[in-house]
Amino acid sequence: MNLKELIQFNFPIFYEKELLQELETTGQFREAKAGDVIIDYGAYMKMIPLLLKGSIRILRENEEGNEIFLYYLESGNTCAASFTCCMQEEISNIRAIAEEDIQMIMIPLGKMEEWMGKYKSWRNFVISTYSTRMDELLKTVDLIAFKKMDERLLNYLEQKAKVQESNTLHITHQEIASELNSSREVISRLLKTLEKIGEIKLGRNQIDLIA
Amino acid sequence: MNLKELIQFNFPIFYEKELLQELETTGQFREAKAGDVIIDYGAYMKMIPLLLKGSIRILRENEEGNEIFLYYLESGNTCAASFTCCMQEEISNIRAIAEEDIQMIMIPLGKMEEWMGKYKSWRNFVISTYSTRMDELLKTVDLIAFKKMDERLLNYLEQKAKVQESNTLHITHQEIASELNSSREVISRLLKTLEKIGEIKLGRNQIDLIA
DNA sequence: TATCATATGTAACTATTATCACCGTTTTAG
DNA sequence: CTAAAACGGTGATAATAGTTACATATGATA
Repeated sequence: MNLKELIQFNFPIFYEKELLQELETTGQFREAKAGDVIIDYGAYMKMIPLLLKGSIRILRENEEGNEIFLYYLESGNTCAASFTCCMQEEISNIRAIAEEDIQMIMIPLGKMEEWMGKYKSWRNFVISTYSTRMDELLKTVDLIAFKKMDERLLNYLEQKAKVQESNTLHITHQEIASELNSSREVISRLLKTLEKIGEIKLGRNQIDLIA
Repeated sequence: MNLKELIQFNFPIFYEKELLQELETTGQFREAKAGDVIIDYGAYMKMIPLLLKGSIRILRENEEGNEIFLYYLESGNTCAASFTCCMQEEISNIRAIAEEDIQMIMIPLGKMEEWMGKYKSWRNFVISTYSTRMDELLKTVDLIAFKKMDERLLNYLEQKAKVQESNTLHITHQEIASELNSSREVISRLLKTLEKIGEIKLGRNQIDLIA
């Protein structure tokens, strides 16, 4: 697939020919490796990243440096926070990390407002992005507020397996603990329990979900 | 103040004369009493409420019926969820309750998209609304994910005192427990502790914050 | 005023999660 | 090859929050 086809395939919402043309000509194609930090706390953003391939993990950190996983962005989506940064020149209050190798097309900040006036489908995209992110964030609130750690853990593993399209996860207990704002010992114990009831199989740096 | 002045005072962001004119003519003025449910779970929305006076409390409920307080809307703001509902014809996943007697101006659903194309300040308002709500939601996540119940409780009381512009709150322990997804006994105990360290004074159906 | 519903106080117990301590195993770096 | 670092398992203990149970207090109302 060439760039135009890639955009059309991942963002069918953009039906205006002129918008597609502009996306292709003004957007800069960029790749990143799994683990690369795409957006960091406190960063000014100059571009809006439209995700063409792979997925991105969004995290939140509080003043004391505790971190928590919020949700995944998948291809066909963009970071709602970047809209805000572009429109209001604010700094980022989240961190975005490539979950796998990713491909993006970066849109210059200025196009955001310009296209809002020009293209109905861009407006719909912006609204739809915010709406989806709010929804994901509310689901995260549900998990944190109402669920116990064992259920949050299982959900975390299942989400990760889903975006990685593999039931074998390469991750340490410590990494999970950090993203769930828990401690390594607690996660180790809960994982062991999940293994005992046959939900998962544990290995070093590896967890297999049993479907 | 007449309606036009009220809008201009609370929404200085709308600088286009034509938009102000449209707001005045197509918007319907509406009042509600403290405690009235403005938006409920599962409801279809036909109007966007712009808050002119008073404040609104936004809550979230999970499948099992557990509820949690998210944040307050104050005058000069609107419900981000209503944008989504209007643009995508979705049903509400939050509940909005008048915290005090309120005054709103209700904008018909169709104007949302129309004004997005026509008025730059309306586009900015929409982005700014989403942005502010995301931010508030992230602050809520911080509290739920990282803070213990005593700190969340004090924060809850302080937020309520702020929007009500009074250090005397008329509320029961049970109501607080429901909005923090805790139990009455836990809240009673923590309140008693807060009273002992001189942060508050307890009465029946009443809590005084000591500044 | 007597009764009742609602609100609050509190002890005792349980459940969940966090922390500390220490162990063995596996991988990595020199 | 060896030492160090990283990873994971697990017992003991502590902190926090939820549950059960019951007592008392307050205000409304018949």
